Amino acid sequence: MTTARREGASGARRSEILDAALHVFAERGYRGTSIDAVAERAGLTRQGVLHYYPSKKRLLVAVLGYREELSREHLAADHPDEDWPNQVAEVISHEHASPWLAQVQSVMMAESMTGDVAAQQYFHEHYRTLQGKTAARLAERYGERLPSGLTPRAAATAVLAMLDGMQQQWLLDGERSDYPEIMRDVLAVLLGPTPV
Amino acid sequence: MTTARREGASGARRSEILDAALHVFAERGYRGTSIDAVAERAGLTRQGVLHYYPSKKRLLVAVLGYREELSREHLAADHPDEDWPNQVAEVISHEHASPWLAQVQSVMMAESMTGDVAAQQYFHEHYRTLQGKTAARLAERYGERLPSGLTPRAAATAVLAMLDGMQQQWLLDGERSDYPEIMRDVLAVLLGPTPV
DNA sequence: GTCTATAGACGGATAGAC
DNA sequence: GTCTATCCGTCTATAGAC
Repeated sequence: MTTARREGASGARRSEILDAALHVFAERGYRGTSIDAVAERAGLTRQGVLHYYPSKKRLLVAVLGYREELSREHLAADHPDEDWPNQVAEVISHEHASPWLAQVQSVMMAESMTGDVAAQQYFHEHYRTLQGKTAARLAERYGERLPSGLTPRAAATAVLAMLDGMQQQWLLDGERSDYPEIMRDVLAVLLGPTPV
Repeated sequence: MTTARREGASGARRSEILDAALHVFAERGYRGTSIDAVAERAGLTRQGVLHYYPSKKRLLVAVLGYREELSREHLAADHPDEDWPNQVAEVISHEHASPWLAQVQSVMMAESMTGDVAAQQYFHEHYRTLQGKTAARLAERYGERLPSGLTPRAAATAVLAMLDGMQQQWLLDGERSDYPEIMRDVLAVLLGPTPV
């Protein structure tokens, strides 16, 4: 919201830097990333980067926002919820198609536990919001119990956990390709029998 | 299997070092951990540690094995599978009770994606094995379809993904305490209606 | 077996020229 | 706005004394 657009040229540079940083963070993690590496990929020097983002930490939070912007809420969006399973399965496919997005998420989230409070807080809020939205959508659609008997809150928690877990495992084992399909099947069971 | 017991005294030192390293890795991640920090916690100097584990990488793989040993297969073990949901829920509770185990797992796994091949391979095999065992147990119990209609393989994948995801989210949001319960409920749905 | 001392490398951040 | 040069800190790993 804040970092994207300002002065015409300056904004473009910022985007270049963020894009470079996103890739490098995904490949090497936060601690493993040197500003030099980001700078090189963006086509300038360390000081060039530090001009726009005066510290590595600032750069990190900017990248997290940038990632979220790119990955624009495939979930909990305003679609008709008839085929919610398919939508969620598509999220998985989409993130796997551009692994940087999934990887930077996994890596930064895990690293946030061992590091700065800034990133930690970002993820904390991120999940609270996402979970709240998802549960609300389910409640709106089904009331306080899904056909399967689960509460919307429990189902939302479970689905989001499964999403994260699958993405992580998929990153580890690129050979398997059946994750979206599994996700679809499991979701169908989790929601419960749909009356025709 | 290999690293635990050797000479009486030396083995004890090794365990002390591994125990210290487990905690420090959990708190700071691999890259964030200095051998000095491990040494201090174990009550000797950097060179003392390097005497037993001649490099940081060697120490890492030893710690991963140690962790696995501690967390001894709560899952896919040889219990009666009647109350499998409860068992899995208990895994979550157990790991949350000693957060180092869960945290070192999450953190090292994510970091393995950005770093060394050694850790990456460890996790790759770890999950293949775990998933195989779990699917085999389900197949043995239910045949090629669970009562819910899912295949054992799909169910195993989903459950393990959910386990990881929940542990990670729980680490992020220590306030919530309903994860084991959710896990139990969701598993009941995933397995399917149990005939009385 | 554990220590001190040191080599050798790298990363973050600042100052100041252009 | 982007560069060069530099300071200071930290890290892994080795060599050698006790």
